[in-house]
Amino acid sequence: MAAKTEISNFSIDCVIFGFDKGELKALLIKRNTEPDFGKLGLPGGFVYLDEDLDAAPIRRLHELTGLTDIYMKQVGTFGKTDRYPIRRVITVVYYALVRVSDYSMKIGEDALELHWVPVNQMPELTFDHNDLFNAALTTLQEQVRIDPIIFNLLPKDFSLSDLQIVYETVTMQKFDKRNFRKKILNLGILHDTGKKQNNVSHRAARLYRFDKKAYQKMLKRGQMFAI
Amino acid sequence: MAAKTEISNFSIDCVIFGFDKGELKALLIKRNTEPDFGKLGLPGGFVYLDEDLDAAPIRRLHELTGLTDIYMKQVGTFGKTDRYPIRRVITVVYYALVRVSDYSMKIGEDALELHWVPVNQMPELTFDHNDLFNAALTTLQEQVRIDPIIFNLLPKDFSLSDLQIVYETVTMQKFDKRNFRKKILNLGILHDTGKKQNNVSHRAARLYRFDKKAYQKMLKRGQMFAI
DNA sequence: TCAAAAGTGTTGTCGCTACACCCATGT
DNA sequence: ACATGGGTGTAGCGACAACACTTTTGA
Repeated sequence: MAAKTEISNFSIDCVIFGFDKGELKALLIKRNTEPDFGKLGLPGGFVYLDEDLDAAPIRRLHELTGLTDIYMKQVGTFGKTDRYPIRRVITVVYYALVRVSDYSMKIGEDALELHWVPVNQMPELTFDHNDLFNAALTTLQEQVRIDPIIFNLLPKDFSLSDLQIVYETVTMQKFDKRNFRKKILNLGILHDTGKKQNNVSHRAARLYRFDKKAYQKMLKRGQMFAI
Repeated sequence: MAAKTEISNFSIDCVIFGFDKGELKALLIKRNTEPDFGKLGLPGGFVYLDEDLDAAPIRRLHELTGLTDIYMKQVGTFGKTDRYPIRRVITVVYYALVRVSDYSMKIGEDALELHWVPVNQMPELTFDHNDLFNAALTTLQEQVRIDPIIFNLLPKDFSLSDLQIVYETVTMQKFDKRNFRKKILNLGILHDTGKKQNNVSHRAARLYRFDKKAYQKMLKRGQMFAI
């Protein structure tokens, strides 16, 4: 890593969500330094003196995974005096949504162990990271209902059943199939690609794609997105 | 001010909202130091090394106005490299809701000029404070519809018309009188005090009070608050 | 032919909107 | 008596929830 000046009394931490095999997971690292050597925690880092705050988590995620073009949002800033045992550090928490299908496990320069952990089997994490994680999950669950961000967890092309399962997993609720499909199609923000699944041992589903343009138009009409 | 150690590369800034004479206003200070001497800006400050982050804006507001027991919420953290001209400072923005009726203009130790400015006549502020202000206002407008926080802007006892006017002012929308009253009363979170206005030159309105207990019960029933 | 998931309509209910007049009080 | 805001009911419409069967495909 280049010898850039870091700002040492605050940090950023990332909760990286991915959807894989019907489960919502978060990407954790195993700590390779004291304190709490070997414990799991959120990937974090410092902010360079000449770097915009919001650029730091994006850079950090890129260093860790090689991923670019990630949906990343600020959750909040945590600063109890005793949250970090060594010295006073205030941390800004972000959450990211990644397509696990795009994800190629690249061990970055840090040679840290990375693990995808299902969010409902979250172990005890280092420092106050369980609090940070819970705040991020709550924010995601709220945002997902009012913003069409969930598509960042799915491949570009997806079936309506895929979409419904992701929504059900993230919000931890069940939806009625017919009502869900009516609602989502009525929004008019999905584009039917004309393609279908293949190599499935049942009737192949149509594949849709999120239509950003149509969503913008919907906003201009003063319509709101809601699930 | 006591010689406490401050953390100097980040700060907190407060957007203090009050409702007065049918207008939503924010409390600004006139800067008494360079840079931007004499310009208006948000009241801000630093965080003491031995002070929880969320305690800093509460303390600062107390120093400035003598107010205690204030509704205060984090809006977000702003950290572009060039947002402050002198050096790199990352700032955490909070918004507060105060009852202007309770407010006694106490000039704190800082001897800063304080001004209530209507939010729709916001002048050009120092540094990036217009951005911080706009973020806070947007957050307030969103929160007010899903959380019963608006009562923090009103006296303990208020009429339904008072309440409707505050909602209309904050959200910048009109509501139908009959529908508004039905909706808000149906929530069952207002307690009729039995009291009425007096010294008004028209029929005196009933006075209500926000019933926190009833609101908690409503949440336990799984019902949501929404306006 | 079986298993597995895709796909499709109708009906009742509830909440929202739109809308106009009489009442109480102080001057 | 007049001006000012307080207080009230209803009808129509649209959105949402509940609900079960047929279709397609590969094994």
